[in-house]
Amino acid sequence: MSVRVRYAPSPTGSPHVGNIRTALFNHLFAKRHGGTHIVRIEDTDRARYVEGCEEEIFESLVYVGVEWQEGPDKGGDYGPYRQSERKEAGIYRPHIDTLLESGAAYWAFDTSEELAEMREYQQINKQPIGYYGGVWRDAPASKAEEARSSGLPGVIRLKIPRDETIVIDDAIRGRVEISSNQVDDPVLIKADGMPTYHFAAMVDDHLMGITHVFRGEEWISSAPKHLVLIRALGWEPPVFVHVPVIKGKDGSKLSKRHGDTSCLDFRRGGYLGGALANFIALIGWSPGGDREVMTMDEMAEAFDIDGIQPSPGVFDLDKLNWLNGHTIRQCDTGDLAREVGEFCSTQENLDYWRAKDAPTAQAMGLLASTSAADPGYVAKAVALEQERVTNLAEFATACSFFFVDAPEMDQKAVDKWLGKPHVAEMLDEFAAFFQGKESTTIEECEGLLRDYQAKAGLEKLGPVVHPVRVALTGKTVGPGLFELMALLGPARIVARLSAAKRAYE
RNA sequence: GCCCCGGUGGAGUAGCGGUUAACUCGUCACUCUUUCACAGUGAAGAUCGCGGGUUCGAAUCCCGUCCGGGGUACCA
Repeated sequence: MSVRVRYAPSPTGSPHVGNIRTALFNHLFAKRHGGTHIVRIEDTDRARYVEGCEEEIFESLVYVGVEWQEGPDKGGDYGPYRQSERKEAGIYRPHIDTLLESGAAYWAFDTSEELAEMREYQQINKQPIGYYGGVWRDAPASKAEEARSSGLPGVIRLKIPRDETIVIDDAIRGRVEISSNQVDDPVLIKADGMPTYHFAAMVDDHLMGITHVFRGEEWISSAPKHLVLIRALGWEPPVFVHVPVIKGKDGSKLSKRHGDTSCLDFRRGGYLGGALANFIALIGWSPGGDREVMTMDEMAEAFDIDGIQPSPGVFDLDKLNWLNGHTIRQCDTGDLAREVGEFCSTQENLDYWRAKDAPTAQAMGLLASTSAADPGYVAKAVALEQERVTNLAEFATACSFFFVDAPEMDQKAVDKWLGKPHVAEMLDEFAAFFQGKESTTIEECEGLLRDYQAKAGLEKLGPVVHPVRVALTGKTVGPGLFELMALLGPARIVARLSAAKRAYE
């Protein structure tokens, strides 16, 4: 039988990286086995539904490179792929009927107050908390019928058997046993008529022919409910793969407090989708041995459930930064320049940075407008920074001195280098050299400065290089000086050299 | 409270009965160099949560214990 897996997000918020990692595992697994990956939207909770969220889900998937073959956007033979639509289509009804008929499920009409009271009682009496029956579990059918016809709002619950050991065969952890007395009767159909996750997901997984269910570890304790349900319907359970959670630095579940966690925020932040995917896959999964840096295809080829760890991992931004920088360095320079230009001109990214770090947003705007006017110039600037940048947004700040008329001067750098006795004269000499020239080359610039060094009898190149760098870029760090000068060109060199001299006097 | 899962240097992982416990990130140093970065070399950092077993031999198997996380909703 061919592998069919599914990523089944709930549109209740922009998917975060842990969530997308589950999608990634699904994709990797499907690809590895030549199977099918389907996306199903689990929108059964109308109260928590977030408008526009579905688009963000798909955008996130595309961003990290997760592919799927069936879904609400692509169709397929097992649709519809939104649970709300499946409910409308009456897909769940026959199954709830068979459950009701066989007595595996029952109507319950407890009010929320009664339920709260019950939990409170259980709490103080140190009993397991949950719905273990009440009056409805074993009430005669006539009583439930009566309540229904009187118009009472009710739910349908699954009747969990007593005194049984339920065995979950988790693909990562192995055999997990839970006493059925520990599991309470879950609601299958809510009072509003919508199915709950417990019911809808199991029915859909079966109907869609899902063979392996990858889901978060937090589901492991409700797996017994799912098994009882599947059994009551006379179906074969899929293979359950409960993947470990991703934690923040402090050990708690990754959340907003830990900074960016939404997948799309990483895109806005300037991280390459491929790098994020690679990094995220490595939290909890390893191909074995020392392999780490991989493309999506390489990961798919190496992917294996045995390589998934049972223990949770911490999201380490430092390592993501390294990996992102590493993949930036591997990029074809032309492609990269195009990507940086596009990144900096995307409104969404600009908005993100405006809120996070305004100067960066400003630099991005500058890069974008320069790129529109002179893409070649920007591409060369990007190439010069490729080795020293860790994310796309950083190109903007690192390159900004190329694009402004007068770079912002770092006062400390100015004080350190422009005040030296020989500097004013030296800068004058260089300015005079470039005056009126059309263009220059790396070799010419290098020759000029080295000649000066020899002529002045300086032991090191530093005293000539550093002041020039500060005068030209305003900073003490950056690409090779000669490369940078060649790109800047004579006109800009002359203007900056004289401006720097003036500014210091 | 009850139940479940987990625990290898600061982080991610490899190793799954015999290794000087390996690799990557991070940290520090050195090399390269006009700076920063990149790259390269090296160092510090783990008695494999702890305590008992089993075994000639345990990170690896068993039990207990502690700590961490998760679940305990008409949320997923």
